Amino acid sequence: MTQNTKARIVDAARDLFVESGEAAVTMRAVAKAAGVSTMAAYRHFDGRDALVVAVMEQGHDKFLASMHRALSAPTPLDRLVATGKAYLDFALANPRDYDLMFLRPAACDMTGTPQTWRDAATFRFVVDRVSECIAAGILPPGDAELGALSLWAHVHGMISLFLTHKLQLEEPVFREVYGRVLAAAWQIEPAGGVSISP
Amino acid sequence: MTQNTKARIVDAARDLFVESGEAAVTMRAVAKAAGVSTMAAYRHFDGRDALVVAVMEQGHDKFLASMHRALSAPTPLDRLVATGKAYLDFALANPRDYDLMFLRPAACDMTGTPQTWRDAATFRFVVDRVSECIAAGILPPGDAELGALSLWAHVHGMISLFLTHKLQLEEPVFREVYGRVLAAAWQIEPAGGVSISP
DNA sequence: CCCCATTGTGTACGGTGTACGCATGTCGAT
DNA sequence: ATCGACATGCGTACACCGTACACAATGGGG
Repeated sequence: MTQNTKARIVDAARDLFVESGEAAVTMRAVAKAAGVSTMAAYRHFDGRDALVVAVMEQGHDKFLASMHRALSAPTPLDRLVATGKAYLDFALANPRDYDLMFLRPAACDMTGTPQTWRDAATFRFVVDRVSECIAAGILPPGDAELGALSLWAHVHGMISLFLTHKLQLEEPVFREVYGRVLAAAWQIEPAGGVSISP
Repeated sequence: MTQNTKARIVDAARDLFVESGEAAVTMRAVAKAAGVSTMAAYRHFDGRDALVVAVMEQGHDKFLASMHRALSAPTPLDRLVATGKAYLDFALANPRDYDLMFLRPAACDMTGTPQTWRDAATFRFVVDRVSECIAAGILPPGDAELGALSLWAHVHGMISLFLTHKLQLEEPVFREVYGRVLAAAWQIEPAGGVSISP
């Protein structure tokens, strides 16, 4: 049952990470939490960094799944707004994962991986939402990739400022600000039709 | 000459940080580079974290100085664009400092400090640029603080995606994308009047 | 049954942050 | 000039970290 042990190790790592931060993810602590010897972890992962990357990839999977729920909304605009809300909800519900996936520079070099931004499933998802809205005349015509990048940067910027405590806002206040900024940026009917609250 | 020793220590820390990354900033290495014993550093800083915070604060000073150069532009719009360019230039010229100042969540708790985002000199600076442009009719009327936050988030988002290698773009290409996104977002005459190139 | 690849382990080494106690100035009061 | 208080610097020691290495258990194919 090698898979089982490997999964237990990465789960233990994730638990430690989520509840105590990256510094708490030491090979010794993870191994002890997983109920194996310290060096057993090295049998499955190429060192601490590789273990952290495994946690990160698990986070990306959960993230993409969260985003996909936005597809159930009925109209292109609803889906775009739902995507923005899903992004926010994921980040606020899993701040440590978000940090690991999007804030760290060194966590993963991802050079050569198919994780190129433009090709990443998450980015394609946003491009599709934007294309949909352009096709429906909700967003002005233009390069959907550039538009998606702009959106993503905007959303990511706000969330990363909030998560790094630069904004010093309470979460409900931040949700409201986030909604107002996006409504204005997307030229969408403000408060009325677009709600970003949980 | 206590100040001298303290300054030598923080300078050594910054040098190590800039050229070799945060992991290279160890108390022993810093002390050796500064020509003092390891424990001498503890006489001046409350531990490694405090030393890193000192490096960060030094970075903020340089950052604000860079932004202020945008004031020499003649019109409100020029000053706003110059601010965006100064922000970009600083981040690209000092990626490690930018990382430390804006990407790390834990580097500094800054709870209770006057470093509240809304009060920070850097944020006030952007609010002033936006207010100027609203007053001049270049930007539509609205809450200047919210507009400044939106702008900052947008700019910060793009830069942080680039610096964390999520975009996989070469720097010149990124500069061009950055310029196009901002021109579109600010509803500013595109390519022609607004150049973001170095 | 035996062989051997896979999986798990115990030990050990160098590096890290930093607590503790001591040595060395420096400087004002006597 | 002497003394004491204080600021500054230093050496040692400890617990913890990542991880290289050699070894033990295990379990399935010849």
